[in-house]
Formats: sequence, C-alpha cells, structure tokens
Amino acid sequence: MEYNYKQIEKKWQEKWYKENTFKASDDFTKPKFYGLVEFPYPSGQGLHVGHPRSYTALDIIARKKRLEGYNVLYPMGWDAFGLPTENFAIKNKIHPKIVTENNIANFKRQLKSIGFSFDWTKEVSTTDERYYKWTQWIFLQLFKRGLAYKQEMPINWCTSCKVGLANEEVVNGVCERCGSEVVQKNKSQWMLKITEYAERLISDLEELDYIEKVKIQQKNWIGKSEGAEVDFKLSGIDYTLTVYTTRADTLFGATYMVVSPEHELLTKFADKIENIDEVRAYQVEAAKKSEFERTELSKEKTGVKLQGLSAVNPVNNKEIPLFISDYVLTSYGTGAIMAVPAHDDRDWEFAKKFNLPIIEVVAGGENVQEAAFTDIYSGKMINSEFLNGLEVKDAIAKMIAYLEERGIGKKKVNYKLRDWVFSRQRYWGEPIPLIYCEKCGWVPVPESELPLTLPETDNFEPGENGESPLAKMTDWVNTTCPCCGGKAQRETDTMPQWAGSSWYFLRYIDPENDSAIAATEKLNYWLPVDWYNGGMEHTTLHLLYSRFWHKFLYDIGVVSTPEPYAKRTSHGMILGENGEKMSKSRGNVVNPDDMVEDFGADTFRTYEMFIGAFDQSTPWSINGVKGCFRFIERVWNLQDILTDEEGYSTDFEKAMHKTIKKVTEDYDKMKFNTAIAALMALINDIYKKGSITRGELKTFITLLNPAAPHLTEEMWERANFGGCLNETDWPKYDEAKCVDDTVEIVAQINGKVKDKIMIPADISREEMERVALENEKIVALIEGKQVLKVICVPGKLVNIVVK
RNA sequence: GCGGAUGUGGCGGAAUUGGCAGACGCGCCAGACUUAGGAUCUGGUGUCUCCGACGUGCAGGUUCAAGUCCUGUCAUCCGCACCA
Repeated sequence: MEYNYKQIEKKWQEKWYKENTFKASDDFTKPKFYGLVEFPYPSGQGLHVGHPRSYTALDIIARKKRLEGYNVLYPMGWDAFGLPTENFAIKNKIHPKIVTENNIANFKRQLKSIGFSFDWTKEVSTTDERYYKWTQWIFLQLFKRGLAYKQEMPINWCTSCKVGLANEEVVNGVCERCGSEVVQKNKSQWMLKITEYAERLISDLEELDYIEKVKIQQKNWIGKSEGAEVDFKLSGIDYTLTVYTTRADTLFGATYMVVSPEHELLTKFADKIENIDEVRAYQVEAAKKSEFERTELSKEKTGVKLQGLSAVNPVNNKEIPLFISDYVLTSYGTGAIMAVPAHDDRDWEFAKKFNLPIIEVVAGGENVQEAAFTDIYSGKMINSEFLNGLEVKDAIAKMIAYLEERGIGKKKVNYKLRDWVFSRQRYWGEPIPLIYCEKCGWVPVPESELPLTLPETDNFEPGENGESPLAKMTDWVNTTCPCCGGKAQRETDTMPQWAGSSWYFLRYIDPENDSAIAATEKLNYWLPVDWYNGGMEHTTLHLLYSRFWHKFLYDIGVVSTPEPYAKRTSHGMILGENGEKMSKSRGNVVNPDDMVEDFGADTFRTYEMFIGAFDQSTPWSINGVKGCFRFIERVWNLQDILTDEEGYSTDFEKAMHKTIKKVTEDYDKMKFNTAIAALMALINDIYKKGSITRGELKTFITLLNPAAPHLTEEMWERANFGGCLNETDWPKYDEAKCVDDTVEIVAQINGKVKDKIMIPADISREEMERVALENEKIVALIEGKQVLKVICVPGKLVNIVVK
C-alpha cells in the first residue's frame, strides 16, 4: 500500500477546516485548556521553520489535552501592523492593506498545510478595524487614568526609518529593524507609564510558572535597586541637589559630585558658573552622541568642573566640588550622583583623571589609591564617625535612618525600566484616538466613535522632519473638539507594533464581540492562558508589555486575573545546516513549503520535534528529515502486518504500557525528541516481532497522533476503529505493567563493570549479593583477593570492593 | 564588567534521586534483494597498542561508584551594559 501523503494530508486538512473540528466549545462546565503561541508578523518572506517549532509543540499539547477531555482553545491570528509592510508598500507603491492581505493569505495557506489544530473561527488580525477599535479603547482607558502622557523628550531616532524607537528596539546603538544609526532627537511623544507597574511586574513573577531564564531576564530588565536619596546643599546658593545612592554607608567618602549634562542646575545657575562656555561646549558634545556612544564602556571618563559652584557633604559639612559628566545618566535616579571614588569603579576612574581625593571608608580591600574596593559583603566601616566598625549592610541602614531623622534623605527604590514610548510617526499603525484643542488640551475621541479608522491615502511616506504621514491629511487632522466643539486637531502619530499584540489573547476568546473586548463570562472561563510558548526575544518587549496591559485591565475590572499567562515556555532557535542563524544573506534558509511538498506535513512536524531538545537551538539537517520520513513510512506500513487480534499480545504488554507512560510524560514536559525516540524504538520492536495487533496499532497511532495527525487519522479510519481519532481518549497505562519481572543487573568490581546478570526483579538484597558473588567471572576475578565491602543497589547493580 | 546558558562518538542528540555512558536518528561499513530507487531489508559501527585498557572541554577533589556533586579553569553562544 503506497503512502500518498499529499492526498491524505489534503483530505484531512480540508475536513478539519470545513467542519471546524478543533473549535473550542462554549460549554463552560468542562475543564478548559487555553494554549497560546505567538501570532506571527505576516512578512513577505512567509513562514520560517522556527514558527512551526513553536506551533507544533503546542499543537501536540493541545491535541493531547483534547483527547484527555479538555475543552481546548488553541487560536491563531496576525500581528499585522508594522514597519516592514509599510516599507514594502512605499517601495512598491502598493497600499499596506493590500500587502497585509496578501501576506496573511500566504501565511494562512502555509499554516493550514502543516495541519495545526487551530480554532480558525477565532482568527484575529490587529489591523482589522473591529480589532483595533479595542486597542484604541484600551489606550483611552490608560489615558483617562493618567497612564498615558505626552512629553517632550530625547528619543531614540532612527535616521533611516525616520521614526522614534523604544529602548527595546535599539540594539547595539542601531535600529533593530533596519540596522541604521540611531541618534537622540527631541520630540513630543506619547508615553505609557509602565514604570508605575514595575514593582508588581517583578513581584508577581514569583507565583508564575515561567521558565526561570524568562523571570531572571525580566527582573534584570526592570532592574530594581534599593537605596536612598540624599540631599546636598550648594554652598552660598539656596538649592538642594538630590542624589540617588545604593551606598549610603559611604557618604563620608563622597569627595565630589557629578551631574548629568542635561541637569537643570546647569541652566538655573548658568550665571554662577564661571566656565559656562566650557560647560556648554561639553553639553553640546554630549547631545550629539547617541546613547550607545555615551555608554560605551571602553571609553575614558570625560567631564568639566563647575567653577564657581560647590556642594556641602551633609554628614561632615565639608565643601566638595561639582562636575558635569556624561557618565551620569539623566534618565536614571535624579540625574546626579555623589561620587565615592574609594568604593565605586566609575568614580575611582573619574577621580584619578581629575586628581580628586580618594577617601577609604570601608576597610577590607587593598589600597584604595590603586583600585576601588566595591565588595559589600566583607569589610567594616572606617573614617565614618558614627558608622565606624559596622558591616556595610548595617551601616547603610543606620545612615538612612540618620538622614531621615534630619530630613535630608530618605529610603528610595529605583528601577532601570523606563516608560514606554508609544508614538510612532508612521502610517501603518493604529491611530492614537486623541484630539488637541487649544482650549481643552488633549481630549479623547468619544468611545462611541471608535474605531478611529486609519484614513485612506496613497501617500504613506513619512514627512520631512519626521512628521507622521497622517499630518499631511489636513481634512482628517482638522476636526472639532468633542469637549467644546471648537476647532481642534487630531493626533497624527500612530501606535507601535507592540500595541496590538499586548492584548490579542483576550480577543481570541470572543473575537466577534462589538460591545466589549470580550464577554465577561467568557473571559472568566478562559483566563488565564494556561500555557504560552514563544521566543526568548520577546521576553523584555511583548511579554512585559502584555503583562503590563493585562494588569491595568485587571485594575479597571475588565479581566479577572492579575496575570495573563500562567505558564511560559520558550523554544530554541533552528539554525541553518551550517550551524549559523538562518538568513537570506547566508543562503541557509529552509522554506517550510518545500518540506511539506517533498516530505509531507507529518514528516516535517515529526522532524521539528525530533530535531533536539525543545528549549535549545539546534541546526537543521535534511538527512534528519529523511530519517523521520522513513519512520513515518514505517508507521504506514504497519498496516501490512496488522492482525485481527484485539488488545495487546501478552509478551508485548509491558512494552506498550512503558511506551504510553514515556510518551505521555515526555509530551507534558516538552521532551518531544525522546517521546518520538520511544515510538521509534517501539516500532523497531514491533517489526522484530513481525506483527501488530489491532490494540497495539490503536495505541501506537494515538500516541503518535499529536505529532503526525494526518497519517494517524487516516490509519485509524482504514483500520475501522470507529469515529475519528481526534475524538478518542488518550491511552492509559498501568504503572504495575511498566515494571519488568526480570532485570539485568551489573556486577562490578571496584566500580568497573565485569558482567551482567539477569535476575528476578523482586529478589532480595542478600539474594542479589549471593548471585553476584557466585557469578563465574566474578569468582575468577576476586580469587585470592580480600573482599572489603559489597554494595547492592536493588534492580541496578552489585559492586564488590576488593583489595 | 554583570546576568543566563552550553561543552558527551564522524553529526543531531539520550542518560529520575550519583549507579551499565552513547537510547533514538543521521552518516558510514558489510551483506541481501531488486522492476536501479530520494529505494527497501538484515547485521555492524565511541577510541586504542582490541585476551585488556581508555573515554562526557581542561585540572583537581569527594565517593564503593561522577556526564551528574564540590573547587578552580578554558571555550562558545545569548541577554544586559557607566543604572550610582
């Protein structure tokens, strides 16, 4: 019987799609499972082999959960706003809407050809008006609660895309998307106060079942730091310069202060600064540099002393000099620091360069004139009056208490996380639904008028000085104020790509709903997402943003859970055959379409799961695909050796139960490679045996079904097992039948294997020892030697220690 | 610099609590069959000085026993990067 994968796969795919076989049910009495994979950005290149790795993995989980009786929601959609589409549209003079439609059609065709069990009735696209109506609605709720604000601020400006970028989109000083230089530019931007949620975004991680590296990466990204703010007075001027420090204990060692080039002090007291020209020149230099250049470590410290100004150390009243330097960042803490060169590497370097005093206040290191001593776990306070003799930790607490008592400082927690730059000067995104009125300020578009649709135009190129393309459409821009009815203008910036993906998992639950994000009872039933798989690259962007939005929606009572995803796993990357990252320029890209065409979806899926440990990156191998193709064919050919016998043959029962156990557990733990290996091992044994019973076949194809659904469904039908395989129950195993009656134990002498002996599994320890000691080889080898000890591990080994 | 991983045959990778290193697949070798195929089937395949040794990046250590635990070290990859 020939295995015609093309025909078979097409047959089942059409049936599944037409009959909505995998539609999630509205029966809320059933236990639910919400499995989620990151929806793709429908690029012109089509699907990458990385996508099916994630999608097949959760498809296996979803299919297995259905057989286990769960009501499963496993949806798919399109994250379709974004720059590449827009750039393609501009270049080829095709409307981005058309580009998007074409790309989606292609992606959908590809996904269907791989046979995923998505519930296509829940399909969403972020570019759909009925979808982004709610993206805009969420934004308005953020705005109304003061979490969206407009600010003139230096932003990362991509010189090529002509667009402001979030910090997350700047990689190594260049634009994440196009690789062009990123510079600082002042621009009035909409910002979202994600920092307000910083603490909860960290602390709530605790309860979540996320793989550890995601938690760690998010924590590091948010960058919580506990310290204190300390007030320094300037001498002779009524001004308090507040600094942030985690090392309040070292205050007696603060020998100078540094402010960032953008600090307000520099404009406020320009007339007092004797060398103001020099200072201004330094400011200009700093402004020219990109954030990346400023933060390059290797570079030497630079700075200018502020002549004419000085500060007073509040604990010893010593007068200390002030500097301006770009190693102090405006955006963190207060934009000013107290410098303790003896115990901070950066301050030490700066002090050496500018010949500033280095005073040791923590003893325990080497000579602080030679290098800073930064250890906080060893060492005791010196030269610090009331702190002397204390450990660093205690000294910090004591100093903060001292400062608080006198009202010159307080405990303070800081985060590295910055607010989210939410504006893009681009066409292909959700319009920000706000209107500016001279009289009323920023006014929301009334919710009844949502969605605020993206106006039609042929000209989506960005404006000259970085204006949004929408600004050119004056008919659309000019409107009336919803508040006072006067003349007003619309906001012309659009939202970043991350907006639509920050809540898409909610829309899947009820995609047709026009009166709410989703019906409350549906949200209550389906949330949280039980299992979310995606790439590590989304850890600090999408994953954090969507947790932020979800928490906000929780706070305003829209959703019932404080966290969107109960469990998060992450797949490794699939590399090219040469072990390098797949890319067009390297010429090592594998096209999923070719795999499906040449080997079929089942082989492709099986190989993607067999390729290696799921969470690790691993190179593609066309020979590996062929190996899986052989396996799939061998499965098909089981039909040739099928007997009429129901149930398992007696001498094969244990093998069947063991395999069920192994595959069941491995799927749950995402150890797909060893699950497939176990099925390969079993089929090898079946062919050795020469025949397969109906019971054995039924179990075998059910276990394989989540990975290779078309083949197994077809075999189910041909074997007349009744109904469809996707409606059957997951096979059960009997723990007692997973244990062998006889086991092979190892006889060792001094830890070296000398022989292997078959013994009954339930033999006593003494009996085991006796068997080993009577073993021919062992007898010969221990002859004339003194037996010191015999170690017996039941069911495993006997180790005889001799001298 | 900080944080996180990963180092096992020719290759991808297996290996509950420390207990037979190399499952499964690829590749390779030999044979069978043949309507000469992207075949298929059967057997073999860690290394060596092959009656015995040696083998999980490297060097030590703990243990009857170490891929697994401890100390040190090297290499590669990823993330963050002057965060006071």
